[in-house]
Amino acid sequence: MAYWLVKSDPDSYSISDLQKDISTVWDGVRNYQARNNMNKMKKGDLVLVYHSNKEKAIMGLAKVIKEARQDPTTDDERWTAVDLKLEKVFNKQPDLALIKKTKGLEDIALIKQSRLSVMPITKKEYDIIMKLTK
DNA sequence: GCCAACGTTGGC
DNA sequence: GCCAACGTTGGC
Repeated sequence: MAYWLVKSDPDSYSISDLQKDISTVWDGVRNYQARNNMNKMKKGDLVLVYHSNKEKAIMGLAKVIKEARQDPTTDDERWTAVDLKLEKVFNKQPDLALIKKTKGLEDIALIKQSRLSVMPITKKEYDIIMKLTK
């Protein structure tokens, strides 16, 4: 199983929207690298959900329930979408400042490549992040 | 609200 | 195929 982190601007789609919807189509990705990562997602993979701009924190956890397919919001066949289902909203939501100073997370793509919106997370990094939410 | 970083586009 | 111009993202 693999681990991922997706970013969302809460003004366009937030974790509380996901909480309301229960599951959602993660569409609208228009970046090749992000799309390539999304195409590698497998059913059952765990996905951390990060809010950019406002909270700048990892808000919760979702699970891949449908693997990549044509993005329904465009006819352009270059783009794909996956389906995510909410697993949980964290009580403690580690923010960017905390992530930056946490040992073991200094190489995370979230920091290294601030504009990438779908990125892989190692098991090690995932475990460290999960510890921060407790 | 500003601006740096970075991806994309298009002219040559 | 290079690179300047432009648009967007996202942290501050």
